[in-house]
Amino acid sequence: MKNVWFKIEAMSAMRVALVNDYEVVAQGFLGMLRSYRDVLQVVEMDLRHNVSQPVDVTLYDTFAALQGDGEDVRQLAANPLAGKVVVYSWNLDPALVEAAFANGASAYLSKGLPARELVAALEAVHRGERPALAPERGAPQPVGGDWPGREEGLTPREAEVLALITQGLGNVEISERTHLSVNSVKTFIRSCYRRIGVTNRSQAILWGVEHGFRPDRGRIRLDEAGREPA
Amino acid sequence: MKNVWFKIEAMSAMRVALVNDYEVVAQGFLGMLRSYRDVLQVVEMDLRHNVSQPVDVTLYDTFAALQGDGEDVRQLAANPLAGKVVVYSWNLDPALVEAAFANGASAYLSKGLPARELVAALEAVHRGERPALAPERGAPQPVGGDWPGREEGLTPREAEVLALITQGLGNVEISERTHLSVNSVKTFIRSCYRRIGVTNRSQAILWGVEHGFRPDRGRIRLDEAGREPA
DNA sequence: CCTTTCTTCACCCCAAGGGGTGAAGAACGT
DNA sequence: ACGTTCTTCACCCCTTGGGGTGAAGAAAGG
Repeated sequence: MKNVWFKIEAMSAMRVALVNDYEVVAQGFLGMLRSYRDVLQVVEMDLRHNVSQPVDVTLYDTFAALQGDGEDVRQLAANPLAGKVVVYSWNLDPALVEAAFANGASAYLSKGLPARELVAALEAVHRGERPALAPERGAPQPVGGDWPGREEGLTPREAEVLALITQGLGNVEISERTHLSVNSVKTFIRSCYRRIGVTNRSQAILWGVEHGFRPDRGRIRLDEAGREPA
Repeated sequence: MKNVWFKIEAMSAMRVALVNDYEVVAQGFLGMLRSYRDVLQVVEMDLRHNVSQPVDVTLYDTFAALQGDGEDVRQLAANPLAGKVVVYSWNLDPALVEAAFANGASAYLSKGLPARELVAALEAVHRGERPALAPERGAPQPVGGDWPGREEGLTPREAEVLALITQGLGNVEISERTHLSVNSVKTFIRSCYRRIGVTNRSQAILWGVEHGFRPDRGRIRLDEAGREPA
């Protein structure tokens, strides 16, 4: 019933690429949209690569990555294959949002959106609209999706800070990358270390290396059924 | 001619195991003794494992490992399969040598020994003697052998300190492990960082992870020709 | 409403790390 | 003998990291 409705409304499924350096994040996104394959087809997930085939929308997930104002989004926006570039973040600072638009992004979506609203927003983007940003109060809580360390009990922010530690960034660098105060970064480091049972950075890095916190590399292409080829 | 002489003198080749956590080190040892296969047969190299088959002599290389006074040598000495335990180190501090003997080691050999003298010393050990330690002045320069980072230009000590950094140890811990002053450790860290082009520990750890400085794991058994089975 | 969790931030204080300088001895090569 | 490299150590000074305490707001659940 629902499938039929969407089929009438859309001539063909929108083609989407997801860009983020952590396969867990990419796979989590894929899982979240599993029910929407008739309207939205994730055809590619890029890990440290730019988009390689024509898509309608590229979703750039900022987890442990440069924000919307950085080089990555600029390059995506300049890539004719990438279609509309959407920054997908839980950092909703208006200044950052504006900077992302100035950097070539077509939309900026909160990671707090439930899947249904996310899909609707992506469709609006595809139609050339600029959907609202909601939720707008407080920091969004991720709905669906996945991140490294989730099974070990890390919160999204703890995971992101640990991922950046595992990339070798110092506290001030992480502060700049995430647009958080260095005090906030230290707080996340403290809670993260307690959670994973380490007491210094060296141990944290080694823990991260062994638990999927190193950026992955590669490109995952999906077939029409949303599966990775054998 | 030489082979015949040794064959008359020794009823069969002495069986030797090498214990160290870095495969490069183990392989370097093997290469150094390649010419002495008729008198000395390296039958096993153990990476983070105790000896698994009966050997006459176990050579414990202290590179980035506990010294002769530590738990590893104690366990080897207690292992009936290990035969005579020989500590093979470039740290010739008399107190440490004594402690190694008290810990169950049968001999303590300098890594500065050329291959020929090393083999002769091992034979003496096998016969029940306790060979002299030479060279006795200064720190021995390694003759033959191999260590991680050698191709990148790291000195043996720089490599050892980096290996311990990559294991997550702090400066004071490394100082204790190596029996060096913490000032010496800092000096090696400085020179090492300059050599590999990093400026902080995080980068050093990641460099180490990517360049073979993480302890390896496994056991390599060699056949009579000194080759690893296919 | 209260509790819990997550997020964000400030401030205090101390430990650990890192860059610099200098010194000395041993070994090796010219 | 001199120069170079490796090793070992000391000391100075500053930066970075980490543990603690406290505060506040938002969201979710009972």
